Amino acid sequence: MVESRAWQVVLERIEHDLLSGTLQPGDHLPGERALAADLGVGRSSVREALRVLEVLGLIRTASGSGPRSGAIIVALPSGGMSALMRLQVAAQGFSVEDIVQTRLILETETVSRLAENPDLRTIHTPRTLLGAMESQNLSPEEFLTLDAQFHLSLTEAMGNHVLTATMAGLRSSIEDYVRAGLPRLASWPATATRLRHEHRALADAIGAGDAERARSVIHDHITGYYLETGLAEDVTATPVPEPAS
Amino acid sequence: MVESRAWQVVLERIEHDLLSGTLQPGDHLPGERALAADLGVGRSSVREALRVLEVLGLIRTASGSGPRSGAIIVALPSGGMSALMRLQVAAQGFSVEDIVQTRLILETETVSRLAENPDLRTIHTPRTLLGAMESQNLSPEEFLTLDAQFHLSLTEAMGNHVLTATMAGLRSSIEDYVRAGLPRLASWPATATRLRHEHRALADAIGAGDAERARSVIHDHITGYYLETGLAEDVTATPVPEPAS
DNA sequence: GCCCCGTGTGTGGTCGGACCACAAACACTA
DNA sequence: TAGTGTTTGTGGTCCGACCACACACGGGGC
Repeated sequence: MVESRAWQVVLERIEHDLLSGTLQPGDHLPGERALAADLGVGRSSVREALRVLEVLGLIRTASGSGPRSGAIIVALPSGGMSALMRLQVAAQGFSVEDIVQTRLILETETVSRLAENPDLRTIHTPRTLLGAMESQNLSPEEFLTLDAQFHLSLTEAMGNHVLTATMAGLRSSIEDYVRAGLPRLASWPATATRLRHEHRALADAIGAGDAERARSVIHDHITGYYLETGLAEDVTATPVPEPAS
Repeated sequence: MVESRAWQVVLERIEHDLLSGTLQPGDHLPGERALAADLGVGRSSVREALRVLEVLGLIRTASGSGPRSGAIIVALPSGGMSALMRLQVAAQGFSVEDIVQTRLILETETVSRLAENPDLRTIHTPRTLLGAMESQNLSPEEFLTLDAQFHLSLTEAMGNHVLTATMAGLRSSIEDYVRAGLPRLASWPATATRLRHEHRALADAIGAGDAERARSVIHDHITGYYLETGLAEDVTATPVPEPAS
């Protein structure tokens, strides 16, 4: 036996059943006691494996009885990605600079492709959030929440779940730092006004199909806040050219 | 108490200690029994939390006694990222197309920045791997292993741990699929020759500081294999958006 | 004195059993 | 028939008991 740890056996069994099609999204996993008996391991080991799958966003568990109870396969990657990145930032495995730089790369390419692809320019959700952000009596926290939703909805427009989950993870991993940067701003109203303007300019650039402008706006938008609050520096690298297509 | 689940209490405690600096990379966690007693939970719950942290790449555990035993904070994100993405692909939460598209975005930008930044052009490890790949008596599997190391070493040259971990996860998540695509190739020797040529062209473009050429080469290189094996199509084009509900 | 080796001790790893709260399905009553 | 109480099985948690392991200690043997 290659894997001496019992919980890894459980994990491998489930991954194998997933790959072989025995287990499909929406299916119920066998009960913890049944799984333990099948694999010849203790129930505690099964639970450790299930806990991992739950945190990774692969299953949803519910106690009680009936169809809604038990462990159900539901691939919701954003939660697991967020947990992973948040903890890695806490453990100093990820630096805030690296997070921001990665976000910059992904989001720049995202808005660029949104602008280039006529099919994707119907960005309804971002525009709605844009309107919500116009309200003048929003607290900074409320504004930042809408801000996060705005950026996330842009990524969602790409229809790429990997991209969406990654962006959600990147965002949530530095959420506390973004909030912590609020007091360091010279003037919140001024910053809010600037952010509103940049958001609108970004949406307009995408709507107009101006990829180059979208790239420029999102770059300045993202780097702006972090430079202003001193959270991350050196994020901005060399100017980004058009991708070869 | 917002979190009723005992294992979440443990996770939150550790995350809190991490953020407050009480726990630092390299530190030992308290023993499982001590942790359980401190938090007023059972040892099983502590173990479930520790298992999550281990899979996420946050800690390393070893039994026995002495300084090398116990749970030690070691932020190694690549392992956790690989596990997450591999399982999400297995559970159909991530599609191979989305994985490849994300990889394309990240790697294109990576090689572009490597070419643009003179400080990063000293890509010694990739060049070494390039030499190893010249050997004519490599099995396809061995070649693909070197191929993976080559691409990963390029990302590592960026010095961004988030990027490195993400790329490692993306790569390992579709590793099985890449291997499965081997038999579908018309001619492995021909493909190997083409890959060698593209790798060399990429390294040359980076060394010459030609970012635009590097983007072009890596784009064709990545899409080429997947198109040839039929693993993923429409990688370059953006997917069709879902109708707003 | 120094070195080697058995033993002690504490660690994580695992198992089994025992409860609890909960939710659905069932059986029973009015 | 409608409503209600009970049964049943689930995950969630805790506890106690081992095991294998690796280091620390200490007692010979040199």
